[in-house]
Amino acid sequence: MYYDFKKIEKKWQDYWDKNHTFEAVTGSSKQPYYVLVEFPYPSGSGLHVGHVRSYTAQDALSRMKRMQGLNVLFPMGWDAFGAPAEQYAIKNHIHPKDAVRENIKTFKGQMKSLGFSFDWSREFSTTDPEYYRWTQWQFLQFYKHGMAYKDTVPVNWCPKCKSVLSNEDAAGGVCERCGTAVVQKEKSQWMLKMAQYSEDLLKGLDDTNFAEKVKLGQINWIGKSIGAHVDFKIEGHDKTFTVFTTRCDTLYGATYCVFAPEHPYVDEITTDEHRGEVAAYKQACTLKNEMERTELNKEKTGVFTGAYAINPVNEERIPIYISDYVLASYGTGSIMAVPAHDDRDYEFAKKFHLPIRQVIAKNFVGTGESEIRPDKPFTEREVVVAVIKHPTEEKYLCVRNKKFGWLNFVMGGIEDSETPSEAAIREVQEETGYQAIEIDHEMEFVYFDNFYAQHKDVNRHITTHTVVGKLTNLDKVERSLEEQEIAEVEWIEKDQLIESMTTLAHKYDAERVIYGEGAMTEDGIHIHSADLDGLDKQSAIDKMISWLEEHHCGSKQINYKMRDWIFSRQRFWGEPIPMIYCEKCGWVPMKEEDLPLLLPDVAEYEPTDNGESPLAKITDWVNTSCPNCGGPAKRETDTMPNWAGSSWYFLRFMDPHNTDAFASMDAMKYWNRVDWYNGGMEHTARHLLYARFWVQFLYNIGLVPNKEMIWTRVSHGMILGSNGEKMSKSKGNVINPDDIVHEMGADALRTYEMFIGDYEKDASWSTDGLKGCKKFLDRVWRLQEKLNDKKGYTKETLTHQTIRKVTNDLNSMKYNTAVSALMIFLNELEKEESITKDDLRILVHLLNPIAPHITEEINELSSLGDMLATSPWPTYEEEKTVEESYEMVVQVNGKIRGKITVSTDTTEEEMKEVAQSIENVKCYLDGHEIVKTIVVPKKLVNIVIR
RNA sequence: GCCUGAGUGGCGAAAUUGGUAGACGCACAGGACUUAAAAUCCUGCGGGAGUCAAAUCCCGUGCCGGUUCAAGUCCGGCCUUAGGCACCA
Repeated sequence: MYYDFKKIEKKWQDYWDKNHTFEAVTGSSKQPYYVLVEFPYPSGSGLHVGHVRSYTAQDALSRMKRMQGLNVLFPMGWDAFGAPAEQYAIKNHIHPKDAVRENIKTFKGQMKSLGFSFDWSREFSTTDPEYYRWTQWQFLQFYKHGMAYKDTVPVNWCPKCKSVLSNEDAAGGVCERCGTAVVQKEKSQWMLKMAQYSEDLLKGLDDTNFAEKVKLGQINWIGKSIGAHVDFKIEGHDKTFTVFTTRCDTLYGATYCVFAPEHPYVDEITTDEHRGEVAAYKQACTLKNEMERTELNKEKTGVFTGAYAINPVNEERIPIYISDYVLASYGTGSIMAVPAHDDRDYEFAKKFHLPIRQVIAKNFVGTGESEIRPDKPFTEREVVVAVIKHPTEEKYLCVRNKKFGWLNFVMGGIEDSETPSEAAIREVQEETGYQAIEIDHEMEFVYFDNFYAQHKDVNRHITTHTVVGKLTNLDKVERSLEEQEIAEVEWIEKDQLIESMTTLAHKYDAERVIYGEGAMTEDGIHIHSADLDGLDKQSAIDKMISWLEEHHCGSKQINYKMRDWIFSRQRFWGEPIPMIYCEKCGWVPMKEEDLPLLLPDVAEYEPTDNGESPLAKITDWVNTSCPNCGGPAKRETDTMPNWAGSSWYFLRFMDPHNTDAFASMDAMKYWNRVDWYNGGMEHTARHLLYARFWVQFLYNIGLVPNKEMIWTRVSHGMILGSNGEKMSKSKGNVINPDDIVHEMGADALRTYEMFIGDYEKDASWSTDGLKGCKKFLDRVWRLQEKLNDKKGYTKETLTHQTIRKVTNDLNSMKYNTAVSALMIFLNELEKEESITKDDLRILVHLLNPIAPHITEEINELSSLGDMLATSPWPTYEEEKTVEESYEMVVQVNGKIRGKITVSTDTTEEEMKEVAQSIENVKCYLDGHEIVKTIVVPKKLVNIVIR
């Protein structure tokens, strides 16, 4: 039984178009449900199979929700401003407007050929003047509420192309187009005060149902950290400077300060002696771009300014350096350096020979046998641990306590008159008999150990110094009898050292020996910190903040990584920023009634020599009059970033043809918010955050009904080439959806992309897999030959189970198992001699959201019932999903020893009995005592024997 | 370095959240139909032992250990891999 899928698909697509089947009605009494997919950038290469995956998923959801009686808004539009269209225009001398029009036509045609149930009556492009009029209008609201300002910020600049580059275009520190090294250049840019919304954007996440990884992505991007500001006086100046730190408790360990090279005080505080060096260093930094400056594993650089800061807690005089490891844009652009407890400061201090002062010590507490016994006395001791290497091999000298079996490094008390090194030599000689000890160094950081000393029957609180050295030869003298009785000497291989050590403290020493000593960044308790001594991290932080506030030299402070939004682009193909510069009045916003400010038609799209937007060359357009005083004035020639139009498009879909407002409050209140938003993971930080910021601002000035307008956000996995790599022309692994639709049909492609695997994970393309899905649809088609005249369901239980499974799966993005459930259903129906119309009707109905054309055709051709698209979604009855019998599993000691089919209403007692009656099970039970029997109702029996 | 995921047959993947591991599909093999091929249909399909065939048994979800009557699933420690962030004080 042959069918022509091309004809069928075209027929139904035309029908839906002609009858406006999927248009949503604002204000309908049905419950509204807003399904959104990220509107695409209509590129020249057409729709990607990746688009098909997410659109089909959302289309299937929309189609099911409609059938469930909801008023579904499932719109589509175009995010058509941006660099690719501009580049294309420069190369081919076509106006981007024309290129975009062509591309949209292609995209729309492709989407229609795939049968997506978009509401095309709401279509728009961000490049439509009727749309960007409102983008401009909203910018004016930002400006009028003090949320937009001009500032000079460093940008990536390609000296050859004479163009400002985005960070993406300047990846790797070279211009993407010509390969020239990119430099930093200061440029005046429009900014939106997004940083001000950091806390609100963080809190707002609680009012969303975003996937956890999406929330985390946003939380990381916002980058909240709680800490303190500390003010330092500068010796010989009236000025103070402030540092931001999350660890003000380590203030006693601050041994120097560092300013970012761009810090405004640098020139002022630099002494004459150091002026040359400082200037040279600053110059060197401006030549570096962001990539070079933030490159990892780069050696620390910096210079001394000659100036000294005064540490407020101890009046200590500490040098001020400048270094590019301190960022001007984060915190206050200056830090206090605590080299003992920060890796970066440690590295810098080592290089510049600055003092390293320990203010936190690790604090080990005994467990088990060495747990502190409250009834025993406490003794304090200063102790040395000697880490001594073998003269020729990679082994370390250890001693094993004969009585308790402990293995540790040589250790012992430090006498009053001794240094730790002297004590180490003495202890090694006494305990091991080895004489030729050469001390290399004492480790920088001491630690505490608290434990019950079993051999002495006291509690100990010891301060441990670790001494590192080696033997120069293995000559030894006889140890005292007493020492011989207590312990024996063992050499332990370096790679077994950590696991061999008995105590945690000695494991820590072993780690430092093997992995190297660096900053002590772990938690511990404070030392050398006056009143903070003995406190843990959090109490010390709290106490220090109180002290700073009391003495007016600091306060608790919260910092965010997120910065203000640079809103200017020196591009032609973007929304013009509706601002006018007047010599007399300064920056003046355009009058709202004069919007939209149209992009002029020009022939030249190249940027100007000094990196201005090409708009700057159009003097007719640039020169205007001041809206304020009427005098001569010039327009802003920068345009808005791509992110602007996409920050509010989902609001416009609620009321797309409104000419009085970007969308009416009534319409927005009706639709309420986006219920289900799908997009790529790559947009979770940028687009989604910009959109939320934009909405929160509009909410704050009373223009939208909710502070968060997006409820659920999910992201799809990518479709990779059949070789598992990202599809790209250069790799030759691109699959064009048009070809597939042509050869196999839209329904087959849709079904395959839903069946391919977990929706949120990447999946590789497989043409064989696609063929399997096509075969499935063919078999559904052939089922029509089996129809009889009976009524009702041939497989009632399975039918109800399948309705339940498909409904639940479509609601939770488990499209692959929904398809699989339908395949199982088909397999069972195929086994029947004949089936009823009701059987087939249910199958095609459940399959319709995924394969809408063929199912609608089967339904019509075989007169199964009303048109599927407008029929109510099938429902199931829970009690009818229950099987009459099931296969009970019998285990003995957790291993399966038998299976038997029993009726569903078998009681637990009966289950036990049946279990024990199975022949194979009996063999295992024979001669054993049954300890207990575990029954999992309607599943299994596990008999535990001894 | 930090934060997320992920690791299951030849392959894409399932597993109602601790209860029959490998559903469903692909590929492959054998068979039916056909002059033949395609299409279609039937059967088999993790590895091993066992048997004419079975029954049955052992091993098996990245690695090592633990909890439990029972672990792909929970806990501890690793390894590999993908993505995001990255000198954020």
